[in-house]
Amino acid sequence: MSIHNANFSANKKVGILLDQANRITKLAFIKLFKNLKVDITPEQWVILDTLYVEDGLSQTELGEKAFKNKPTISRIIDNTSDKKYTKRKTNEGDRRKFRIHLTAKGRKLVEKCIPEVNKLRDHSWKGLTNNDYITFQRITQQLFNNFDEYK
Amino acid sequence: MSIHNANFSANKKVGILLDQANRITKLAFIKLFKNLKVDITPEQWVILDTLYVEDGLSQTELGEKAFKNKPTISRIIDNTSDKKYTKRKTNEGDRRKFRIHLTAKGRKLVEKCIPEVNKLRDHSWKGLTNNDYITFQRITQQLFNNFDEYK
DNA sequence: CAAGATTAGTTGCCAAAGCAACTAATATTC
DNA sequence: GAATATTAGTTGCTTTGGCAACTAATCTTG
Repeated sequence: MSIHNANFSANKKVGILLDQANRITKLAFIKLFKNLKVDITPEQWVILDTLYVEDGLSQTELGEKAFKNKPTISRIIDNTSDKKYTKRKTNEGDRRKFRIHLTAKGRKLVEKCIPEVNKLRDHSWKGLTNNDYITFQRITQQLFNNFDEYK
Repeated sequence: MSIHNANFSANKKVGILLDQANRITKLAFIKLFKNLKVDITPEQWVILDTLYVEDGLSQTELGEKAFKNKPTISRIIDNTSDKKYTKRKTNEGDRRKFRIHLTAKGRKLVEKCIPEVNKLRDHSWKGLTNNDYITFQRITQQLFNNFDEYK
């Protein structure tokens, strides 16, 4: 097998491609929110959008949906709650848990952002096809499976 | 066009897929270095590997190759230099610049890691094809182009 | 029911990476 | 050649997200 063969492992710098694509994507969202004069980060957006779809989740449930660990969720909820977009409500029955709720202010913010986020998502896929997206989903899912098994 | 059609922008959550795949990939590398008893992060690995291929780059050049901004490079070089894997050498002629060099210790570390990193890269692509990789490269490159134009 | 295990969430410490403001050195330009 | 602009790198402040250690509440089990 030649060094120029695509099977040569050094050619598959998956992590680097992922990291760089992730960073430029995140930058685009940072700029979008800045232009919209909305004081949230892309990570906070994911959480607010998740709550918009399903309100009252616990922090653990939010973490599972967004694939974020407990300390990270805890701090994101701290930040969005400081800004009055979310509110921790004590959970009846199991007092270890909180129910995290979008406030009216938070719901308004999500509704303001959704069309612009969708535009940016459309823009991100320019020059690519629906088939490419299906492949992309399959690849990222397979990476998940491969690395999960590696633990 | 139906809401269930794949053209519907809400279906293309590129950023979320990227972010999650990136995070699990980074975790796998963190664990790899831990198992190898090597005290570096994935980001530090990228820089050390870049220097292994081409030694004596400036911080700005390193930033361009690794798509990292100046403060980030500055701090990564701080950290790898504290650990004696790299060394800043003053540049003749233009005294604003440094030339960043791998030390013997740094070179040894890279050589220890390369085969294991290659194994992990191979593993990451299990269940995927060379063709998938070409598609993956094309998609990440297109995301770069799309977001670059969006600035 | 008491002891021990598990679960939910928090806190501390660290590295990476965003932005902005800064210093010092070098280039440009009038 | 002096004033101005640009370039290389640093520092401060912030958020995210690793890990580990912690509290408090709830479950399990002898």
